[in-house]
Amino acid sequence: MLSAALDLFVERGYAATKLDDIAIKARVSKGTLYLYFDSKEALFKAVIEQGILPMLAEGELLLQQHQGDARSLMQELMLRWWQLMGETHLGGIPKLMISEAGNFPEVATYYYENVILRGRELIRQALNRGVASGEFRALNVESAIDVILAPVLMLVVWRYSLTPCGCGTQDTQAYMSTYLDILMNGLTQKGSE
Amino acid sequence: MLSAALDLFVERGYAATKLDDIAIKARVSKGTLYLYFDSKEALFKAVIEQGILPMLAEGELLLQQHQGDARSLMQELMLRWWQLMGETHLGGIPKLMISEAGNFPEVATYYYENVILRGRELIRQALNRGVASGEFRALNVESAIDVILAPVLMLVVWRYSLTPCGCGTQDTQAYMSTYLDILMNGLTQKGSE
Amino acid sequence: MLSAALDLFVERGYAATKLDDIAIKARVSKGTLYLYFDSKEALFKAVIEQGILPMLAEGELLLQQHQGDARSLMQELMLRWWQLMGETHLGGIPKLMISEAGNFPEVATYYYENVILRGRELIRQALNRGVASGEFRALNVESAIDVILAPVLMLVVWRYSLTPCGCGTQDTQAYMSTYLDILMNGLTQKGSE
Amino acid sequence: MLSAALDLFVERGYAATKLDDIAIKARVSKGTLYLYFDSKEALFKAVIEQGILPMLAEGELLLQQHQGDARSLMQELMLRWWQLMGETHLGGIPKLMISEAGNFPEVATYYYENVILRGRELIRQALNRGVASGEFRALNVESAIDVILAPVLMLVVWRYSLTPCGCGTQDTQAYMSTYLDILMNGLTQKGSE
DNA sequence: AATGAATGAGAATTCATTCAT
DNA sequence: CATGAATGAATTCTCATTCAT
Repeated sequence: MLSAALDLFVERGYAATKLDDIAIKARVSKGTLYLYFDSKEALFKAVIEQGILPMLAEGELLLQQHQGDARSLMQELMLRWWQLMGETHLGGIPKLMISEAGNFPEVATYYYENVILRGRELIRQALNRGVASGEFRALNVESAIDVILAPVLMLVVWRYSLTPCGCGTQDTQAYMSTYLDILMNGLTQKGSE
Repeated sequence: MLSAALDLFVERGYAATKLDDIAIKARVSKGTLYLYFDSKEALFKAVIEQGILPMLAEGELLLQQHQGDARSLMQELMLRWWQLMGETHLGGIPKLMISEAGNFPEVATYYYENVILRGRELIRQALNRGVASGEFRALNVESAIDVILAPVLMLVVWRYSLTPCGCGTQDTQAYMSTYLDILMNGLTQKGSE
Repeated sequence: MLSAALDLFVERGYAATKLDDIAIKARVSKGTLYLYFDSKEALFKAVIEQGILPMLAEGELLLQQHQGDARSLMQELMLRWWQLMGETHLGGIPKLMISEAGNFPEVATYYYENVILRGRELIRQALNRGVASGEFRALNVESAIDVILAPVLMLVVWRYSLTPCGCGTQDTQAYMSTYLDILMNGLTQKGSE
Repeated sequence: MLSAALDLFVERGYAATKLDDIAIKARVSKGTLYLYFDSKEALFKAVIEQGILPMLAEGELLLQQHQGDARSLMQELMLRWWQLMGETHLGGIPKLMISEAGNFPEVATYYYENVILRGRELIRQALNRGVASGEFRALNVESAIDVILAPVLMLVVWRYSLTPCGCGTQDTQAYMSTYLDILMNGLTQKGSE
């Protein structure tokens, strides 16, 4: 039910998704939806809130894993996140959030505080550790966090927007590999290795 | 009229934007909209098509400017694009396209072929030139193009989605600066300078 | 169950009363209602039919009590009826009948024949006896019946409609007293006493 | 439109009246209703508020007409009101108000303050004048007002509830005549004429 | 007997579109 | 050219009714 709603919301956007279609996709009646959710808006919020739980859990988990150097930690974070997004349909949530933030500011704030800020914290720690250990160059950490996150975010956003239209087949393996290559090289001290 | 429509489509999405509101914002009557556009969908397409004309023009222009080395060309491209997006409301188009691609595949395709592929071509040329001249390391060019474009795309997408909700104040100057720093460092040969 | 239904039907009207609410008020499940009543309409009919039984019984009883003169009989009738209505929630039935007669003509007819006509018969007998004995003036008996019944009917109707909204606090004691005063004076021969 | 709505609301009650039916009866489309009224509830309020304007106007007019003695003033008031109610469909409003007061307390309050209190004021003045002139007996004026109003109210309520079901054909001429007869006799001093 | 989850027909409301002026 | 009143199909939401447990 939440899963059917997520898929359709991601695919078509909130307003363009009819409750009929969600009901059909979830194999229940329209009335049943209202048994569990007060309104379409409540369903939307539930989709987002339920959807980010795995991300939160994963974030907490990764936050504990401080073993290894900064380089490998950073790579680990990116790859984990990519796996999580790639394996489930939760990857659509960032795209959905981007599309509907204007119509649901409270949900956007909730998402920002519970997902984005946490995600940024992970990157911040990895960056700070790398800078402290000399692995990474000194740089504007706060800006760097956003710059670093952008390509992985874009990857999932793309996947749920233009890619399904046949626009740009994504070789995500190559994309991630190239991304990490450029990123690691970009963060590292010149001649440090 | 197109401008009013663009603003509202970007802010609320296609389906959630009422023709009434566009008419009011454009200071015309609802009937007048139908004098110039056959339907809401036609208006949407016109918004996109008119909106990308400046990008196309700019693209053509930049494509001519081959002077300078690859490093400066790449930086030039990024900054120009950022300026173009930053100064007008056209920056909302990528966000709009991401949101509505699923509902308007033909428009998405049109956008892809006329904007994205051209943009990619610019980056491709800069990359190839840099690799040829030895300024840049050898890398998977096709993947690199997407990786390189992602942070600047994300910048404008963010600006029209979560930022208006008070989520994440963007210091775009610092962002671009850090981005170019990491990128240039990441593309460059180790110890090459 | 019938009592809960009566209260809600009187308070909100038939259509605005949800079976859910009746079920909650009656402390049973919605399904249980269907165990005892075939449909909402059947429940409504049962409410009316059960509700008027006491009135019918009371009517029968009063019909036997011919002792005393016409004046006291008339007063007795009015006060009895007022007590019956005042002490239970059955007073809401006239208001309910007035509201829903248009939607349930058969029930209205049933009510008319079994309650109203009987009630009129009581008044008719009292009037006729009074006229015969010279206590009351000669008058159009059939019209007088309705005129006489109106104030007591209005009293209960008011009590279940506008009074609960804080409109018009009813001093029913004074009302009945004044009513009987005017009525008795009005029916009586001038200078007969 | 308001007239069609009034008729149907009176006939079926608020909840049982479908906007479709109002639209059909008013010979407009459902959408047109929403062009003039925000919601079904707003339409209901408009029906009541527009409906009582004539009553208010008539009330104001009558309030000026102090010529004649109390007896004739009282009779005049009753007959006028009866004419007003009888000639238009506005007579349904009291029945409607009684039925829906519980669901629209604000409207009920509005009605009470603007119609009922004014109507009571008219009767009060007539009563007081009659008592002062010795035409009427001394009595509890406030209660008497309600007692006096009840039969004429009941007359219109009846007309829009049970009468349409074939329950009790009303000879309103005789009813009013008998009512005024009993009332005048009841109010008058014994042996005063 | 009793429950309450599930249903779907039906009602209120919205909004793109039309057209007479 | 421009308008805005009118439309009705489409959509959200409600609630009487059913039925497996």
